Amino acid sequence: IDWLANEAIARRVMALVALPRDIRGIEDKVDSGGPGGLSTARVISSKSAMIDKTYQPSDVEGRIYRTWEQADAFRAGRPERADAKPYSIVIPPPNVTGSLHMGHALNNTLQDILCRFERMNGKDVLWQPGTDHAGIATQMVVERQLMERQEKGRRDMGREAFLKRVWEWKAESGGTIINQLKRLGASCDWSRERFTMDEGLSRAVLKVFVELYRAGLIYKDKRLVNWDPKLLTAISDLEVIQAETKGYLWQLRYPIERKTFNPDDPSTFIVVATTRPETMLGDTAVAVHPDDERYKNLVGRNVILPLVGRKIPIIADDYTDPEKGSGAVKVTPAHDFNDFEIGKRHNLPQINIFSVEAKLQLKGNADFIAGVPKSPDLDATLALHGTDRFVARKTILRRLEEKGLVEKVEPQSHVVPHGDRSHVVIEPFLTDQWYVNAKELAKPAIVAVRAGKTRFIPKNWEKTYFDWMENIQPWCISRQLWWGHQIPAWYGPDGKVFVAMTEGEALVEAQRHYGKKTTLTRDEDVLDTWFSSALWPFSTLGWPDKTNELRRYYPTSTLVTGFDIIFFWVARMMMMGLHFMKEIPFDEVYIHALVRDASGAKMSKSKGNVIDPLALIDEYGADALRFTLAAMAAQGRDIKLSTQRVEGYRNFATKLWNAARFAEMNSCTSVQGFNPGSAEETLNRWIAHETAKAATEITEAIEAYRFNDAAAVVYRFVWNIYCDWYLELAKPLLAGADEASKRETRAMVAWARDEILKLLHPFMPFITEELWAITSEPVMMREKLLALSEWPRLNGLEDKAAETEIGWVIDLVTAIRSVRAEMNITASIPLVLAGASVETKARAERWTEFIKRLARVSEISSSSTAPRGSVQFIVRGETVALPLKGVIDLAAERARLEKEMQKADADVARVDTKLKNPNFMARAPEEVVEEEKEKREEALDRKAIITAALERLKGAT
RNA sequence: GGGCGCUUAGCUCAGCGGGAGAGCGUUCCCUUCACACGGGAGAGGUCGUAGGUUCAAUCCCUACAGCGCCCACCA
Repeated sequence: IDWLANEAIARRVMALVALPRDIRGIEDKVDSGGPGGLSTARVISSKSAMIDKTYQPSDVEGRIYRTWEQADAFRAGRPERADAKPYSIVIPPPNVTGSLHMGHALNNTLQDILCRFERMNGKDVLWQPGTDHAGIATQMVVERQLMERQEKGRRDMGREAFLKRVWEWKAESGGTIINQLKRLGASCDWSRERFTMDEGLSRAVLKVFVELYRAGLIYKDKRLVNWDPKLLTAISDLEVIQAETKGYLWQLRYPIERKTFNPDDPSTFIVVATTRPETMLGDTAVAVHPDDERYKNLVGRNVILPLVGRKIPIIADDYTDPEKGSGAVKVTPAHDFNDFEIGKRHNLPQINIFSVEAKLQLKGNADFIAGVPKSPDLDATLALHGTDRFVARKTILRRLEEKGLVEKVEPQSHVVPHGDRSHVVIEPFLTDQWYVNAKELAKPAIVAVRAGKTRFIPKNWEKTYFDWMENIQPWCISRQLWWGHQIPAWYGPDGKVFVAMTEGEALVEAQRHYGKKTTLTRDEDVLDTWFSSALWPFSTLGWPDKTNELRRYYPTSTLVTGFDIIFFWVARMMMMGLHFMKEIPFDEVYIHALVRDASGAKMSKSKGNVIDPLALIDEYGADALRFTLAAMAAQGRDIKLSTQRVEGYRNFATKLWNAARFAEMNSCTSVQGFNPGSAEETLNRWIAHETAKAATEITEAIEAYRFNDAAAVVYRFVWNIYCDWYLELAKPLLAGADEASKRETRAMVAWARDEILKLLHPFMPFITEELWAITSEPVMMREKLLALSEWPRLNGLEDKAAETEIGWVIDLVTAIRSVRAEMNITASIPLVLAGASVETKARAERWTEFIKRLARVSEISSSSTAPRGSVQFIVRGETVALPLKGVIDLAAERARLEKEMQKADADVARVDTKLKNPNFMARAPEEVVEEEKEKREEALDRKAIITAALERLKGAT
């Protein structure tokens, strides 16, 4: 068998040999070894799958994907498409640490549908793949690994050694998600895969940083940041999640200066309310509302801060709400965002009561540390230095209580900021950090969307985008991590900062500044991961070099992403793209929903309700999963995924498989140059018409990002039109004696099947590609890969007459079946057309054989009236009778007719009320009035026929 | 507190100004030669509630109720 190198020949031979099942089993086992390639055993395996009744995705998908890769099918800029229009999408880069979850599966399925669709439309498609270095996540993974292997910790091994370890980890495990994307069928141009920390992208990051710094759009500032006490780094506002938490509200008594504190005399103290008593160590004022009569006389006086002994002023500030708490609030500028602002307004000192250094000394096991600055007045017995913040809280409260300084405590639930990764309570912390002036960069990004240059789909997300962009805050971009792009800033001995692309350049600048050679120390911090992601649409195309790719594929065509990263990513790409490219990064942004579990809960590891897409692929195939996601991706609603649904679409794949199998068994092979418009058989003209109609609808739906509509149309077309009716109706022709008609029908069955494969390919790439290969004849000059074949644009196949004719057959068969089922008749029965028109009689003549077969009718005749005692019904306005005297239950038939009559009466009544309404007649559009009149006529006809049928039934009894 | 969205058949969801749709489930019939991961036929809904606009409202507007999400808020 080995010398049967040609796959197609091998297939044909194997089909002729028709191996018995047991032998095939042995061959399949041979196949289970060895890597890919077209081993003969594999060919047999594929053939045997064709012969088997069900399609086995796991046998096929890997091989098909390798075929695509070997053919370089997904490569952008294929020479033969040099003149084609470009179409580009950048993948939302998954974390290198990631593994494929449902969100990825949905996101990438939709992108793949678009890319495959556009590729088949002849465009030069670039789907730019890559991964994100994911600063915190990756660093955490490697640190955990070190711990598990009981190796030295990060700090012990030092920065350089640690980073080396991370790179090693990346080389080893960083490709996981890429392979998983391949299993999903993603048609990315893998030859262009990028990583946010590879050389090129890192250069882009440095350049952006330096240029923004020089433009004054990046600056260093000492202000409050969200500090993550577990990860020991600043994080941005977006990385903070607000969580409803149960806590307490404490009301504390602050003694007023020059009064002797007496717990029973309210005039000797002022009560302040707080949920964070430990921060009182850093209080620098007490604020009341300027109009608050209770405190008016106290403004300008001082209180003595308990435990600390510091004298702090009582100030008046509008921020204070007299309704809340006691109406007086402690002000801690170094530990609260609002207080920070109050402090600035009143020029208050900022006293930082925490120290990172203390925490670092402890090698990071406990939580945050209170490092109270030494103060001569400080209650020496407190001994808080080096204490966890929540322990410090308890200590402080105990001491305050002892002194009668706690007025009251009440439970209260409030919203507390938590780190989105560490899940610990965030501390507002006063440090030096790097910021991007987002407000400035946001301006053109807002204008671009307002002007419709970039469009969001669905459009309502634009509002979200505007709301955020218009209130955007400075973006804190520095992170106290090691894994990431180290900030290109160097400091001189006096702390002066030099920002440059390289240390060499910084040194030159420093020398110019100081007038002599100096040593510089580099800023230790790295940049927020999203900083490099923001450059993704142009950094991946080679920027800052002026590459051909940049010219050709920027701006990208579409961005497909979830709403949860509009702020993190989309908005920032808009800002950076417009600033550095002077051009929007993408024309359209398609925002898709979240994937939830079957009961609507967000999937999360902790809840244990995560559905693993890979497990679904294993069980049902990638195609079934993809189709499910596409079918459920209606705009504006979350997807509740259930495996039942996936199973249903697996069945759909099997249905398609069997339809193709039917075609093969009936020798329906693709005919080169076949023109469906030239078909003579009405049935064939009909399926051509239906195929064209489906193709148009699918095309329009994909172009409008209505993936669910596209999926619904293709599903219905394949199953309910092609399989249920066309193939069934084609059977007599295929088995008939008319060679010309047989030949035409064979060609048409194959043609429609091929069009189906194309239309379905973006949704179900594997099975369609496999069937394409199986059905490719070696002599045929068709595109070798379905993925590179041409998308159906079918014009001139409309055929109203065929639609009417086949429609009549379908209606007739359906009606007969319905009566049979209702009357419980299994035997073959005769059919009488009562008072049928010449046209109908001719039709019946033409379709006799088909009707007999599909409706199990013994013979068809016509007469002027229905025979007595027959069951009668209406098909397209004419009476059809089944003479079943003696077979049917006359009472039941009368009941059925009476029910029909009731319905007809109701229809007439409903239409009549409209037609008798002068307002309707006067104001409704003419065509609507006409429609109503027609409905009335139709209902009256029905009534007449039913009346006649009831009469005849009477006669029969 | 500000904003967005949802409420349609038992379940999951389409539809969104002129006679209620799909998938799954369910009931009945069918191992007929592509397919039981199948074929055929049914049952099942006052389209959240109350008003309004309109000749006409599941669809548009308003209010209300319930559910969900985003943003802001550690007095």
